[in-house]
Amino acid sequence: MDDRPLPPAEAFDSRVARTTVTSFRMIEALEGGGYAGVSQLAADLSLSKGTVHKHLTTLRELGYVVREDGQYRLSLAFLGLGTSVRGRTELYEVSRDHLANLAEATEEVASVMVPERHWGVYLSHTRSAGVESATRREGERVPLTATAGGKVILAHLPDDERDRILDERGLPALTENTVTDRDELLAELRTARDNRFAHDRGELEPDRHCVAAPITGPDGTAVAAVTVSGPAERMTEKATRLDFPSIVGSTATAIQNRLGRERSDDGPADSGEGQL
Amino acid sequence: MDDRPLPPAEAFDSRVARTTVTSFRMIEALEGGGYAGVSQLAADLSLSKGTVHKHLTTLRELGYVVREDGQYRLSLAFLGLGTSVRGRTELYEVSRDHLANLAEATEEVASVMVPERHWGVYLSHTRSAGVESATRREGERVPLTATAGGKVILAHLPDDERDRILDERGLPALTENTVTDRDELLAELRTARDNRFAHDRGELEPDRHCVAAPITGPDGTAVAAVTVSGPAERMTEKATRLDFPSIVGSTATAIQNRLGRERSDDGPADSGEGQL
DNA sequence: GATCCCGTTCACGATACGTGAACAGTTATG
DNA sequence: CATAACTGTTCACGTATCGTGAACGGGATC
Repeated sequence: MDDRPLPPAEAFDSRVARTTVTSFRMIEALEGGGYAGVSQLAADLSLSKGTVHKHLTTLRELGYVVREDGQYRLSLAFLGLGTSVRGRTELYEVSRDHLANLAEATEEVASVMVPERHWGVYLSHTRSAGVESATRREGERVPLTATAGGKVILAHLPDDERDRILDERGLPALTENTVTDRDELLAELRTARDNRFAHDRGELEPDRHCVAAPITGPDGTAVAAVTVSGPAERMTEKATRLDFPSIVGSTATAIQNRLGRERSDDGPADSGEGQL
Repeated sequence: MDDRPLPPAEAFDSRVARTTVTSFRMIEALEGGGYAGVSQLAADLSLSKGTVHKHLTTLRELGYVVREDGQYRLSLAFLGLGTSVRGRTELYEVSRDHLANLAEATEEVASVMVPERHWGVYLSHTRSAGVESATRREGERVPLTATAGGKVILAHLPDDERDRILDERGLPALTENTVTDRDELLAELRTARDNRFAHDRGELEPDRHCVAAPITGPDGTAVAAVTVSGPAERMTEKATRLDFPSIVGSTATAIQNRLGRERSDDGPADSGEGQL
């Protein structure tokens, strides 16, 4: 057959390895669907069955995909990669105990969010006993503009970098409460910067509130955010009872101080803070 | 996903997508080293700088690699993929509270291990407050033969499948305590099967002991293992004080019973195995 | 200022990627 | 029970593209 070579060249330019892009399209399709067969994936991705088969065979041989009951799914090797990446950050280890204490003190879910690729990514969640799980998974990314943690991070970033992020990601409306007006957000960021504290009232998910304080580096820019989140009514009730800015803020600064100290392992004794 | 450095692409037959293999070789090199530059990766992997650059650019565009201070590292997107995979298993959600209780009761680290690709993979860890972290990460894989969880899983597998696993993975010696004699292991597996319980006394890591009980499916074969692990001396002391087989076993059966109950949707139940 | 090493780009040739069709199992459907 | 309608798998082929090595330009570091 003499059909033209019209394969829909993806929106990627020629600097990228297309085969790798195809593999990750399958990986992400499997992530979304949980599991799938060759034919279904081929249909979903508009690829030939032969291609899908070859890629899945490759990923299976590499250990990133497994077959189960005739269906393919991603393997836990990705969890291994993910926790390995997370383990490289000293922030994770340092924050663990502080986060547990914060969760217990507030009887909610305490989290650490870090900025990455202009998104907010949850580095870890810790929930108090008896509390329902966090609604977002560890490693999941959310818009910085729609969360307390993201706002407190944006507030402590240099203006030009903050603007670049807003330009690139915009202010997507995730709920009817999400702030979508740029000036309104900028005003909120100013007070967040002054108070080292920010709110989120159902802006990421309806009926879920969140409070956050920043962890900043030696140069004063945001490195991460410590957050506490929970159902709207429980959180508003607690806001009158607990001093969130103080509780969350002290946790954040405690982590921040330990971050500074654990550089150069066999350390000089407690020498205040370190630069860099 | 092989043990040491990934075998060269020539080791794979023509059924696989070589470009994808190359990309994952870089991903795994970055996992091992934390971060690296183009030249270093090119040298480590015996590839041209141009090739490395192209792959890293691709992975960066896809969001799986980030540049930081002129170096490349894996992004937290892998953590997102990993927790997504884990979240698909009902075992994870169901076991969370039980695991927390077990950790508190024993004041050690409680874990769930599942078999995947003939390895034991930690699905989750929960540590009691004040206890040092688990020595293995979530998502990390270990030989089934060298851990209490692995042994209790092997013990509750059909004989032929167990033999295939032993044939493929062998009995690698990780410490001087690791069981490397097949007959000795088989004898241990028989008692583990009878008692629904197994030990590990410094066989994965020196000075670290572990106990485990199996979670079995409707057909009686192992789906996962519940384990408690800690430093050798603390564990031996507790073994005289606590009834580990009873405590760990009751946690395992409690999870097992809840697993049976929440079956409603179609699709493959989490049998947790990928053959090959 | 010269040298080193870095990341990036580029043209080109050989590889192997993607396709569509054919094949073989397994499960529906009559 | 046959047959149809699915699967997943393999294969030959043409061409897109992958990997290479060399050249380019920018920072560090002597």
